[in-house]
Amino acid sequence: MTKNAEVVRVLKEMALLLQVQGADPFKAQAYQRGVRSITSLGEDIAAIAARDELTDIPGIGKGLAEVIKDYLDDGQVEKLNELRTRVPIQVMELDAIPGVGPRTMKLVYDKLGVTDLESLERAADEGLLEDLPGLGKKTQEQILRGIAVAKSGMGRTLLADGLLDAEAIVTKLRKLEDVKRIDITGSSRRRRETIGDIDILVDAEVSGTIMETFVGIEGVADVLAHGDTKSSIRLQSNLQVDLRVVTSDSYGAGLQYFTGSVDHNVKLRALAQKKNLRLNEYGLFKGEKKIAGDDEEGIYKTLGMDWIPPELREDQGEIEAAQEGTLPKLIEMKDIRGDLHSHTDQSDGKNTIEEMLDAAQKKGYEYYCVSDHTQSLTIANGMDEARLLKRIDEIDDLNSSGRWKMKILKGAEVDILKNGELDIKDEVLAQLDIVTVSIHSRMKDSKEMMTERVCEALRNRYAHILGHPTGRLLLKRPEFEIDLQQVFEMAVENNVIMELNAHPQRLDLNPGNLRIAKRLGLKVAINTDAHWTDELDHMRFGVYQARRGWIERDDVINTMSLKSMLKAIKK
DNA sequence: GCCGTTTTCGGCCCGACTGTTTTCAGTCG
Repeated sequence: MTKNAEVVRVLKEMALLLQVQGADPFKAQAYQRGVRSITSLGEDIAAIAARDELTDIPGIGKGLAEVIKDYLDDGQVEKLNELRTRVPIQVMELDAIPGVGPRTMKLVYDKLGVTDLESLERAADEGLLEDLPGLGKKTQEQILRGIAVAKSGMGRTLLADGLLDAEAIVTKLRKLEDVKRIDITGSSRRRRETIGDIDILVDAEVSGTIMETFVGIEGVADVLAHGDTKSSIRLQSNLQVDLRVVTSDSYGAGLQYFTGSVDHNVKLRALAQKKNLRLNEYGLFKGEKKIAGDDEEGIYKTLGMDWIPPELREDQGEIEAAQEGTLPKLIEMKDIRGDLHSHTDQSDGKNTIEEMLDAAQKKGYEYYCVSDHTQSLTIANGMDEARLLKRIDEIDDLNSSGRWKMKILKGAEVDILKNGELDIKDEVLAQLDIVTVSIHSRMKDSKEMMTERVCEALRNRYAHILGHPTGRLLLKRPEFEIDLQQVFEMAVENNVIMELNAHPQRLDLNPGNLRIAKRLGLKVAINTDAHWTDELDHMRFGVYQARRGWIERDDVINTMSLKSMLKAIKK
């Protein structure tokens, strides 16, 4: 596991404590900027610190680098301890309560001695908040509801789950007469792996009916705001959904603005200012005159750059690239010609091989690889050599049956053992078209052991693809400790392809690592790892993630023709 | 605290909604 999450926590707490103490708001903002920057880093911050390159990270200067180094040294940050001593408030705990910010924290601390969620709840229950200056009965109720939300521990949602809700709401609203255009914006449009809320933008002249429909939609637990241009609801799943309405001539500006990211927008605004322009959600203005805003392209063009795909809008160099005209031509769904990692009921999949092939054929694929687990993964009924040889014969028969137009490839997801050996003999591996090697055990091995284990596996002359390279499960299990830089270099040496596992809970590799892999010249395979037919649909999440990693068609082997692809994986 | 095609000092995105307010503060994105 990287230290990133811990460092983020430290900086976030410092930002909050600074705000509570009424420090220079721009100073607190700088800490928050650092938080966002490290959140979207993708590389282990400890590795960057070891190279002494912390200040190369956007938003990290001398001061924040010191804090990060202090923390990495011994887990202690002198500055943080001082801040905590000055105001002993559990700011992280209170910050999880929607509607409670630094000013409120300070107020209830000064007046009531409230320091944490529990004492705040007690004070609210006793009705002590409504008499405080600036608060009232409604705010007290709102805080109590917020406490309930914080207690339920609802943080972020997988993109795939959030999109399901978002697309359902969009479908419903689209039917309304007043709705001219409607789009999902925010982090969902940028295809972040996980999302904190859903943002939807509507093009309409009048908003009354739209807002009424929205706040009354099925599954609403709470209406947080209900205005003319903005409404906010919380679904029973605890996911918050924001709806904004703008008119046609501002729709592009709204799309741009609400898609974010914050850092991307801040930089665009600064650029606009330098050109004596003003950018907001209604348009790009020169004085009072709107000079762009009905579409996104016009805004970027007027600011002197190419249109930037939403997946890149993280202030990670995309604005500079757009100015120079050097943005990558990102991979698209239509470029995908096959899926190289899938399971059947022979191991832990739910469908038969025929059912999987039928479903894959419907995707229009030119080739499809069946790659069940191998013997040491007993819990998944992994195959031994004998079963694998039988499977090889079976696929030969299926290929010659003529029932499927696509080429069925013989594969396996072979387990990497403790010592880095594979759990299937070379003589059998030699008969497979594609061998994916994966870690499924001993995920708590030390970084050194894990790195050597994987590197050893990559040295095997039959290892073609490294499956889900970090083993993470989003919102559930952190990546295991591994020196990916070393692994990547070993992969280059041995011509091993890196998998981008498209499962919404894996999306492994992450964008930062994809960019590093690309820089080293590694190729990527975007695979669904489907365990039943529906999961073949996950390919789109893999493509989204690839785009976030600046990946182009030619970086991906399963965009190639069968012949080129097989040639590309050859060792 | 960060940052630089007006810069190493002096700026730092800005608008919507709510609630508690008689004109605005706090929160949010």
